[in-house]
Amino acid sequence: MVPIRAMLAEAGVTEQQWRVMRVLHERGPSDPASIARDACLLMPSLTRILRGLEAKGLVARTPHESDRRTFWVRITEAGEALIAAHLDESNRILAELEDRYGRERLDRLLDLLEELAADSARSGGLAPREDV
Amino acid sequence: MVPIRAMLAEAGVTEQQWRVMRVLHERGPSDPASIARDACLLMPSLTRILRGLEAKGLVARTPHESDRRTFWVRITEAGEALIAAHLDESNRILAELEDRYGRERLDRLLDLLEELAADSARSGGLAPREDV
DNA sequence: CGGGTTTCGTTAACAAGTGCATGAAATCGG
DNA sequence: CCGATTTCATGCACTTGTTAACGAAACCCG
Repeated sequence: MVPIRAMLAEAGVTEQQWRVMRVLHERGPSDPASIARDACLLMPSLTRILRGLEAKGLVARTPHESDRRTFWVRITEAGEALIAAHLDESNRILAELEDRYGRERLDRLLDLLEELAADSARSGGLAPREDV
Repeated sequence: MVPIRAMLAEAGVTEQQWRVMRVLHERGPSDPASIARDACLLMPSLTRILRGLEAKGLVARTPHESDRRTFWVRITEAGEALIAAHLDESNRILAELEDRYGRERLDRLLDLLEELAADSARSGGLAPREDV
């Protein structure tokens, strides 16, 4: 995913940080354990990644109402801005890829990958490493 | 690729080292630059990975006949043994995956991925990160 | 209630890779 | 022969995966 990685580098975010941002964008405010599950990260990694994102002001944590062991992680406005900006960029790259590789095949491929990912998650087997 | 990673850990090889081993297995004796290209690694990474593999006695270097800047990297007998052993293991894991996910879909998926990889290589776009 | 157990996030420490800049040797071309 | 180029190696900063241990909070049950 070279081009995507380059884009992220420019934005000052690592791949995993971006992964977490996307998960948060999809899920809305979440607790760390859920994020780790969805982003296929171990908690120690997530801790570090969240620390980084927080330092950049892209996410913020708000205390959980009833459970003081955990908390909510949510995207800040700056974070949403970054998402908006780079989802565009990401789509541009995807379009280019589509151009070269063919829309129809790409769709089939992504469908299959999604099925595989779903299936693997169910049985706890594979873990996705990278996505567009 | 959790199960594969576990298998490799048991064999005392990292993912990237295994990647290099596979490339060598396919290509036969090669020079570092070609390996780096095929394994999608930068030379600095490859240098270190080769150092590791050499230390484990899985690969060996033989001097190039005419160009003393470079050399040939080849798999040792121990290396081939490891490949043989874990290609079996790998196939077992693959079979399991096939079981869960369905032979036919898996074939389609791998076909598409191969096309995509070929296409990307041609235009220098994407780089594969991991494979079964 | 109260003590053991479980859950949850954090920290520390180590191994491994990445990317970049740089270095050093060998080769090539004029 | 000399400078440019090629090819691999190194050092450094940074990120991540992994494991183990920890501390706090919540839960459960006698």
